[in-house]
This record gives sequence, C-alpha cells and structure tokens, in this order.
Amino acid sequence: MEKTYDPKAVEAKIYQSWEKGGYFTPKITPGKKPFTILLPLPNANDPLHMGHGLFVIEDILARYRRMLGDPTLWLPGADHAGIETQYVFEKKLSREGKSRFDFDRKTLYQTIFDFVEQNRDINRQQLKKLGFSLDWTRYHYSLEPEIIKTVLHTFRKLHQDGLVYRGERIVNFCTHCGTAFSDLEVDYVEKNEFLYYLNYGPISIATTRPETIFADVAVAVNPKDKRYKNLVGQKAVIPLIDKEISIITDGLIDVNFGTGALKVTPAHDATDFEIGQKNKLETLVVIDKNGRMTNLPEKYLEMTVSKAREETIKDLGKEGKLIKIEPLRHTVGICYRCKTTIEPMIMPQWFVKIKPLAKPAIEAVRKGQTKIVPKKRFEKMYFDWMENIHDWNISRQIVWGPQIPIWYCLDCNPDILINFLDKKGDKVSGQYQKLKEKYSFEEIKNGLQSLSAGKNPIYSLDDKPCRKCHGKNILQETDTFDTWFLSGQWPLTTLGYPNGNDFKYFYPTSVLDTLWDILFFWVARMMMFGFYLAGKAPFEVIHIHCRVVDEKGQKMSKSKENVIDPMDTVEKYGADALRIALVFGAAPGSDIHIGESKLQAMRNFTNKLWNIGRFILMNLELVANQVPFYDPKTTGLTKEDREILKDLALLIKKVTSLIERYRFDLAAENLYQFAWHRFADEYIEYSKDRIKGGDLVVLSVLRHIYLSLLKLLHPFMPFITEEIWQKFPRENKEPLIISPWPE
RNA sequence: GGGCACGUAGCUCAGUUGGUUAGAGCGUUUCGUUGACAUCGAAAAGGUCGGAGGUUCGAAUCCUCCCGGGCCCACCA
Repeated sequence: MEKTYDPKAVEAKIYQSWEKGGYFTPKITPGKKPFTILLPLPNANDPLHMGHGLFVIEDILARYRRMLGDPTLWLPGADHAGIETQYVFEKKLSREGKSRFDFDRKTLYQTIFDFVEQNRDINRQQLKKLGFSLDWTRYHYSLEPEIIKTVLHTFRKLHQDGLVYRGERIVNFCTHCGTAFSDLEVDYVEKNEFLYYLNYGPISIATTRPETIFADVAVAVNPKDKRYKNLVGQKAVIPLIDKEISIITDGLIDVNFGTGALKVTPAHDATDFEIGQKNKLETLVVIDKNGRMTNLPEKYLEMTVSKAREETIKDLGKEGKLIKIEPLRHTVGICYRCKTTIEPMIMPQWFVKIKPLAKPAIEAVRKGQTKIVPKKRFEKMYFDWMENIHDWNISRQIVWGPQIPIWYCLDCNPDILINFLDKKGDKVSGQYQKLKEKYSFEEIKNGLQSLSAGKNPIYSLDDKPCRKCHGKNILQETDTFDTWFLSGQWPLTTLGYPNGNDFKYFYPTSVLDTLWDILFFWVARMMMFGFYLAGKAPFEVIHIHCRVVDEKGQKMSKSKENVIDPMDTVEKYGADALRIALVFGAAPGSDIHIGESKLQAMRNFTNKLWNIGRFILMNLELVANQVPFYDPKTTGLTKEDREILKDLALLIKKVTSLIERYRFDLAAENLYQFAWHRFADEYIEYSKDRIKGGDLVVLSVLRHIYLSLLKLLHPFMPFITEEIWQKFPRENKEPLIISPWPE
C-alpha cells in the first residue's frame, strides 16, 4: 500500500467495478420488502452544485439497506425544468443577439431540446464521481414519451373529474419572462417607494401605483369607518379623466392605512381583484403583457409602467390633485427567476382545483402513514401550507415543456389572439378572425409562436375535427405545463404506473429526501398525485435535510463568490472526504457549513483510515498471513482485547440505530471517534508490543475490528473502504458493497 | 401581521426522556515522535450553557418575561 491514500487512483476504477457487477440494480424478490428512494431529479441542463452533494444521505441509506440484504432501488433521473432551462437558454440567445421571438415555437422547442441534450450527460457523470449507487438502468428523463403520456392522461382524468378548469383570475405575471407563475414562484423584497395621496373629489385615497388610476372601478372604505359613513354610495371622481366611480365598503380595508380609502383596481392587484369579485365590479386592463400601458389616454399609451407613474404624478400635480407624497417601505413581489417586479394581471389560465387533492395528503401525514423527519418543524409547515392551499395555476406561457392537451377550433373561437411568424419570418399578431383574411391556416400553424384563448373558449381534449362545426382549423393550446405538474408525478411515471412491474413492486417508495425549499413545490404535489392516481402516499418517510452554506454560514451564491464546486472538491480531496464532510456535524434542520478546513480534516480522516489499514496489512504480511480469522470462541484474548471487542459491539449498535433515526451526523462522529481515537490511538498503540512478541491473536483482533469498521464506514465513504477491503485477506470474498452489515 | 425553530469553548456545532468533573471538529499553546500515518501522537489553556426570574433534592435541558439574529407563511393598498 502507498504511504498516503490517493483517491484518484481508486475512485473511477471502483465505481466501474460496482456498475459492472450490477450491484446498483435490485432483484425484484416477491415477498421481500424493497427499499426505494427516488433521487430528487436535478435539472437536466445544470451541473451539480454543493447542495446536490447531500444526496449522500440517500446513498448512505441505500448502501446500508443493500448491506442489510434488502432489494434496494435508488432511482436517478433528470428534469427538463421548464422555466429554469428556458431562462438559461434565453440568456444564451441574448448573448448571440437573438431572442425567443425570432423563432416559431416548433423550432424554438427543438433548439432548446438539442441544447439540453448536449448537457444532459454532465450531471450523470458527476453523480457517479460522488460514488452514488444509483440504478442507471432505470434512469429517466421527464420528457420521455412514456412519461409525457402518463402526465397527459392525468390531465385528462383531472378534467374528467371536474378538477381542471379554465379560470380568469389574477395571476402573477412576469413581463420579462413573458409568463405567469404560481404563487410559490414569487419572491418578495422590501423596497423604498412612495405613497401618493390623491384627490378623488369628495374623498381622498392613498396609493403606490398612481399609473393604474385609469383602471379604477371603485373606491372602497371599511364599513366600520365612521369618517366616510355619509359618503358610501356616493360617487368619487378619478382625476385626469374625471370619471365617476362608486364609493363602496369592504372589510378588507385597513382603517389606519393612508386615508382609509382604497382605489379598487381589480385588474392589477390581488386584493382589489377579490373586492371586485365580491362586488361584481368590472375589470379594466391598463398594463399589457409586455409591461406597457394600454387602454388609457393617448398620452400614456405604450409607456413603461415606471415612466407612466412619473408622468401621471407630474400631471396630477399640475391639476392640483396630488395632495402629498410619503415615503413608504413595503414588500414587492418579484420574479424568482429574473427579479423583475411581478405584475398582477387578469388572464385566463388553466387551474387545478386543489383542495380535494390536498385532503388525503394531509390525512396521511396526520395519521402518521407518511412521516416527516424532523417532525417538529416541518410537519407544521406542511400542514399550514396544505390547509391554506389555493388552486394551482398550471399554465406557463413558455415553450419548454409539454403543451397542455387542449385543442381550440379557430373558427368557433375567432377571438383567439395569435402570434406567429409569417412565410417571410416577420412577426404577426392579432385575432384569428382578422388574420384569416390575409393568411392561410397552414401559414399560421407553421409559424405559430403562441395563442391565447379567452375566458370561456370552445375546446376539445383531442385534435380531431371540431365537434361543433367539423372544421379542421384546430390548434393546440400553446401554454405548457408547470414543470412541477410533471415532476409531481415522478414516483408514478418513473416506476411505470399503472401496470409496470416496478410500480407494483416498488411503490410506495420508502424515503424521500430533500431540502425544505421544494417541500411545497414538489413533495406536497407528489403526495397529492400519489393519492389521486394510486390511492396511496408515494413514500413512507419524508426526510428533510439541511442546507449547505459556506464556512461563515453564508448561502453560497455566484454574486458572493463563495461557491465551492463539488467536483473541484472531489478532485482536490477525494469523494469520500467530501461525502463525510457533508454529514459530519450536520444537525437535522440546520445549515451545514462547508469550507477548506473541514474538507481538509475529513481528507485527513480518509488518510488515517488508509494508514490504519496499511499498518495492519503490513503486519499480517510479516507473518505470511498465518493469522487465524477471528472467531468469538478465540482463546487467548487479553482484557484489552475483550474491551475493544465490547466497544465495537456497542459502536455497531449505536451506528445502526443512528442511521435508522436519520442521525447521520452522530453516526459519522461516533465512527470517527472510534476509528481514530479508540482504535488507532489506544488499541493499536497498545498492540505494538504484542505484535513484536509474535502474538497472532492480537493481529486477528486488529483485522476483525478493522474489517467491521470498514463495513460501518462504507455507506459514508464507499470508495476507500471498498479499496482497502479488497486488499485484505478475508473470509468473505464478496465486494464490500454487498457484504452483510455487521450485527 | 401570524407562526416556527434557535442563541453552549476563538469559530462551527453535539448534548436523545432534567442526574456524577458540559463534549466533538477546526483553531491556539507546550512537549514528543525518522519503520502505519508530520494528512502523526501526548498534554494544556479556553464555557457563571444570551440575560432575568421561577419549578425541582438537582436545570444547558421544563415554565414565564426580556434581548439578539435566523427562517417560513400572509391581500397591507
């Protein structure tokens, strides 16, 4: 053995030998309960970051259960990641001086597809470098035809059950990304803005958005507000356009904010929308999908929102309608992806009625059929969210993803808005009834970019000729599914729901391990789909792991320049050192700090382990391997021998129970302590004299303890333990990965 | 605005149902060690367990209040 451990000489070779041996692929054994984990699918297009390193927790579980003899499946995959990927791709386009509007949707989709294909193998190779014992024969990609087929089937089933509807509601719209988002995809930041007090005739209002006054349809006050009692039912006047609107009451109004009177703009604010719905107010739209002003006095037409605000204020001032301006610190919704301020907008979209789906998913956790670990903090988060869940907007106005399987007959829906590139490649927009005078259906279809149907369109769930008019001018909805609509069905689609053998054997899976940040996005949705489609929760345990931060406790981010690339770390210290660094000291639910000093310490531990092996092996060879294998009945044991054997038995018990309880941090710490300080510092030092005296019993104990230790450490540090294991003369000739867990 | 955890050695954190001198890693200091390992060993320094009060034979651990930063949720215009 070399004097120091060299991971580079070992890791690739060992991984290949595992793959070749087929150890990652479980044998379906009827009657024997399998152990199954689904890898939280990384984005197909992205290389791994340090957070993905925490998949090591899943690998520890998988390797442990495999050694216990369970048919163990850890299933890998990759996600097309709709918005994320399209965003990255558009940035690339813009560097090339192009934009998504230069392509028809078919071409754009195919180009993104090819782009992702080029990168899809990268993170697969990286997962292998980290030593993850994933069953690559069952690798899945979210855009595989079989997966999409199941997803579309789910949509139809939801539709049939009355759980999908087209709703015109206020949605979170990003004018930069050009798409609506679900509530979860909106981030909030505090901003210093201004509160403008405006004269609305008999009443004054306060607003942060004077540019939307043209879309006001009422002024609302709290019914309990005595100041305005006499004014309710009377008319207020919108300045600049002198339009009369009613003064109404609503309990949502805060008496203490501003003047206690709110201008109601249902089309551009969520609260106002709600008030509008209750009071059956009309909705006036003054901001379009590009973030430009529309439907208002000509002067402001086509202005950006911020420009319009500036101008409106100037004009209000001139007319003497601006009473005062106060600075205001408040929270503003921004696009989680590009940070553009979210515009609440009225838009018809496809929604899933979620309450009926949430109900069994709540019950399952409440009854303990699915356990969340650590329970205390995250169960509450789960309940809070699930019990207050809002209908799920699944429409995304992007191309990267499967289109929603809805088809519109253009002749029956002549008001459909269409964007397309004509034969010459010029962009054309308009309602179909106008477009059809100039362009053939074929030309529109070939150059189609997007369409948007109205609130109550006539539609069909297939592309057959129109049932009503028998016309063949049919176009599919261009909205695509929210990515989580697909990944939410991952436990079903990857296992071959409803009839696949894998599904029958491996569903429900055992553990789902993830960071809390996608608990709602992903885990909650999988729970709901699991019940809806399979009638059973998709997992028995949801394990929430901690977040990786840098040495100082800061979140790793490019802008802070504190990102540590897991692959650089593997290169420098070896995969085993990184793996154990990611669990050592990582308390449940808290952050895990990763930095050079910790990685070095863990690298030192791998080397220590190596040298313990080297010492024992050298001494075994000195006596020409004449050492008998340890046996509980071995005679001639000293007091020290019996003590260390007792401590080993204790360690085995402890580590086993800690793994079962998801306390990998404590398991690692115990192993570290035992190996380095109890075994190496004390027992090995003690053994030296006996070895010199030709004592074979002590060598037999040394080897026994060490081989047991290798087994216990294998889930954490698979490469080095496997490598040393195979160098040792031993009774069990199998590779370590499938050796039985010590008892 | 509502909620959830947290505050233990210079730094990062353990401390399971309250029970003998409160632990680990890294860092610091001293000493040692040329045949497993300098990516080593031995030892030491360093904590009135955020603060105050309470329950108890006994509190880092349970209760109340205060201080400090963290996170999640929410329609404050």
